[in-house]
Amino acid sequence: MTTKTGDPGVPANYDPAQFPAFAVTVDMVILTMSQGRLHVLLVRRGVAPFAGKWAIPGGFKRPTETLDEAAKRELVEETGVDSASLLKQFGAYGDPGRDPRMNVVTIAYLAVLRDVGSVVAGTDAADAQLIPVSQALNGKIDLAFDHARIVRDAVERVRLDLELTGIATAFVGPTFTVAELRAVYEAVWGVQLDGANFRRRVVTESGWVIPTGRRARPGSTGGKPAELFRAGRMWKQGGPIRHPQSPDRGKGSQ
Amino acid sequence: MTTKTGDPGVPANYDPAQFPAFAVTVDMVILTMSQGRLHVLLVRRGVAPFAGKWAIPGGFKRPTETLDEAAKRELVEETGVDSASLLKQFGAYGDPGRDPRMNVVTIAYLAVLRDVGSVVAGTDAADAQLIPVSQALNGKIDLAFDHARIVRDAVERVRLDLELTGIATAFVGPTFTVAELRAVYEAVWGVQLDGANFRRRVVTESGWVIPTGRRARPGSTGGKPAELFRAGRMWKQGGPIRHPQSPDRGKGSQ
DNA sequence: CCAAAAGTGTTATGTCTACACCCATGA
DNA sequence: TCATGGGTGTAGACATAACACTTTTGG
Repeated sequence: MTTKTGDPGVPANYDPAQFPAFAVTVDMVILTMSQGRLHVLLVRRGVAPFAGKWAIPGGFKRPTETLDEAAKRELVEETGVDSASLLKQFGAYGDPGRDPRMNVVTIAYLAVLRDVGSVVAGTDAADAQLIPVSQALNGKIDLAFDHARIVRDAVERVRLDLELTGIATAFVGPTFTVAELRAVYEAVWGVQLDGANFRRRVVTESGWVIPTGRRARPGSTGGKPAELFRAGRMWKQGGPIRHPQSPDRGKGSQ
Repeated sequence: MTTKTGDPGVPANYDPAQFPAFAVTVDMVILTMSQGRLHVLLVRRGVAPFAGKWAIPGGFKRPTETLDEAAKRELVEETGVDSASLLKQFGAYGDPGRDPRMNVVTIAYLAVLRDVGSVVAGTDAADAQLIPVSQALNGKIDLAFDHARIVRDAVERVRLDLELTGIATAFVGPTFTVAELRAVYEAVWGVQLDGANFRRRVVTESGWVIPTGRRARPGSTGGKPAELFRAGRMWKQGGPIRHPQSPDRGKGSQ
């Protein structure tokens, strides 16, 4: 950050020493898997502007805390969840007029939770709800402020991180079946993966999952009981599964 | 962004309606290749705080412009370069006390330029200089504010983007040799790549580079004159080269 | 027994890597 | 003609994807 004076090309009538005041907020996109589909946690606004519209939770940053601390604090306040590891900053939004009341720059965070059911109950907001991201992104539900864009960016980030980080394990519980893990990839990427090859990658290659010895009960439709695993150490260094057709090697035309 | 009241767990004496005022700045990490090494553009601060220390260029966001516009404006003001495509937001920094004067949240941008020589001359700051990132990161040169951390994060981002985006072409000119391109990967990743395989990936697979018919003159030490190419369309969809040992498949132990 | 889901085996195909070798230039 | 860097060929190691097949459950 530098203060410059007399720079050619700079409007002389703009004095950066009189810096404009902004409010700074942290907003959170909280994602989870439910019934095999990706959901986002939204709250209904009670006050103007955008009263009655859905929005992602968030709040003001305090001067005494870091951005990460603000996000963690807001996450606890809104959902009762205290798991810092899955909180990740992914963007800043400061378009003029994005909040009609004042100049607001928001720092957007991404949080991935497993089976939020009981977690949502912990919040005081009576109308907090998990909404399928498909509905939040196709305009069926229109969000307050520029939150539709923020959610879109968050989902895009998760799609990338699924390949590059261990974020997939954040969607499932402390123990999980291979099929549950595969469902995460299939829902977020919108693809179908071969169960046999997926399992091979994840259980045969060591470090990804650790067998617990226990088994899950099959569903009402039957089937062989699945082994239960817990996450191994390799997830800290990346993900085992590559997105089909990514990176797309340019064959053919020229 | 929601205003909440009476939330259990929230200090009751904190009223978010009295939101604290922040200054918002955009700071830019400007990277380029010089003599086969990655360099960052730094300016020497003339005023307190941190007078005399090196810093990355930046400036205040205006309420009437977006963050991207602010970054683009500052880039033009500081370097005279007007190439929006290679400007990319990569992080926000708001630790308390990062600027001793006031509460400042900065949005950090990354810009990659080719051979900045003439570009730097365009700035008014007499003591703007290209510094090898190795020196900026190993503490040999200590930067103002939290700029060392910002530069570190930017370089880490470039390392990732080299694999995932077409950012490599931003380091080279409108026409370039395969060796120049390979030098970008080798310098940023700190590895050595097989020239034969690199060339195959990049010229044999169509869409990455387009032959111009011209050739570069060999250096004073001789050698076969290298073909000159320009970037093809595939770079918009990702990068052709994968980082060695990434993602590291966990072989061996356990 | 049948359907469904988990889990194993096998094989063709494709990609990556290492390295031997040829080409064109400056000194 | 020698050193240097550009550029081509190729074979083995390795990874991927497709799918047949076996196992274990619920109904």
